[in-house]
Amino acid sequence: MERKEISKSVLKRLPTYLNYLNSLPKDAATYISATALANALGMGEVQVRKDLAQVSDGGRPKIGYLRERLIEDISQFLGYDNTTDAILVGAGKLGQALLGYSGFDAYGLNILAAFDANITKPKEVDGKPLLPMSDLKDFCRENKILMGIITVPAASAQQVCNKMIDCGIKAIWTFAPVHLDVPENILVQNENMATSLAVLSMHLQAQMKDKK
Amino acid sequence: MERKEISKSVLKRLPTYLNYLNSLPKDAATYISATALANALGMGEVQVRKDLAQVSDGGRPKIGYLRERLIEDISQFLGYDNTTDAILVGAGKLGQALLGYSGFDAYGLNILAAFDANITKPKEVDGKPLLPMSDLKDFCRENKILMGIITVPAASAQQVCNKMIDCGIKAIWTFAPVHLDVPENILVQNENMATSLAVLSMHLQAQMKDKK
DNA sequence: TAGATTGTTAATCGATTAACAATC
DNA sequence: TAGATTGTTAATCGATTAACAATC
Repeated sequence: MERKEISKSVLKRLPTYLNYLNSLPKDAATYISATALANALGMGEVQVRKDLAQVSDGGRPKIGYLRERLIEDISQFLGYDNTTDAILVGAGKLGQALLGYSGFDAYGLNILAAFDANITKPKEVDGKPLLPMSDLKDFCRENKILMGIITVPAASAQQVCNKMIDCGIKAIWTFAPVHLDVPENILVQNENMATSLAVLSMHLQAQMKDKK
Repeated sequence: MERKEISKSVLKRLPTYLNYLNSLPKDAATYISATALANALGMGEVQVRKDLAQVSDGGRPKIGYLRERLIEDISQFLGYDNTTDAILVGAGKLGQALLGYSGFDAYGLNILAAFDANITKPKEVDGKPLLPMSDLKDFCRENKILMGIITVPAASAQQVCNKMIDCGIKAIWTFAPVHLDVPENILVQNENMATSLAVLSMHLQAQMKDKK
């Protein structure tokens, strides 16, 4: 499959497909059609077909896609086949939850270590090192870390972000609900719980109104 | 301000504005313009202006918006002024992290209790009750719970979801990476970490390619 | 062959951006 | 008055959906 430019909206749907495909039992049908996928996920079948066409050319009329081949194609497209090493800063509850979560392997993400401003002596959490901030730079250099995860309070997020960039990090996944200023070549992905809550809140408001 | 229909994309940006406004010090300028907001958040100024126009009519040419009034208007629009009580199912690490997070008040969300299949005797975590699943229905009825948070493994998410709906819950916030089948009047908001990872992964792949 | 499914090309829809008049 | 900012109306852009030809 030749690599094309892909829009962000398509990109965001790909993990959903992949996830569903991976959840199917080993002895499920060998082939799966875009239509079947669409129905299972409650999406438009044309949309799914078009999305799949962008990452795989294994689709055969009347038959569909070879299931395992499709999983492979999407995984490869998303870069899940070669793991990315990451570090995490902020070992509070959320940070530790992420650190201990084993499901990231499936996405090619491997959190090597956590750092925290309140740590002075190296520790271990869930078998992973928890180190003082002063070790950050050396660690990143030595392990050629490109991805950083921020789970510190909003007030210190920008400062941590700057440090990460200084350590050579190129992609930042942040859970702090603030806008981070970064140079152009750095990507910040904000895991914004607030937007989800807004959508939920609006739905409940609308429901209440209907009841009246 | 009269309530208009609002698009989902605008809705999702509102919390960002609100968050920034709230982060300003008490003694900041009394007025703030859409332009200033846009610059601070790295967004288009026309977009911000149009968004604000939909939730507030306090904008004055040459001057901008009264900061406190704008905070009030957005908060009210998003329904953050009257709190929503919620329950959480799945008291693993993530579940406990959410349960103990105090920042949800600002979004009008109050997690009253957590439930878990592995609990037989009532406990307490961070001062909040952790109860067996068998208590779920009564608890929801008694407290008129409309929102549920799912932090169980993917395999049991649909089952938990069904139970929630059975308990009268109308809005579900789920962290399990699976598609949930629900009736039309129920809203499911999937906090999809996988999509964020996909975006990050693509960025790193593109960076690697550029380097070659 | 007939029918289901793919991939492509065109039409629609919605959201963003640009241009401009109104106003303090 | 002059200039900055608002809100609105029109133009552009991108993404989704619909229609259809190709194919196994």
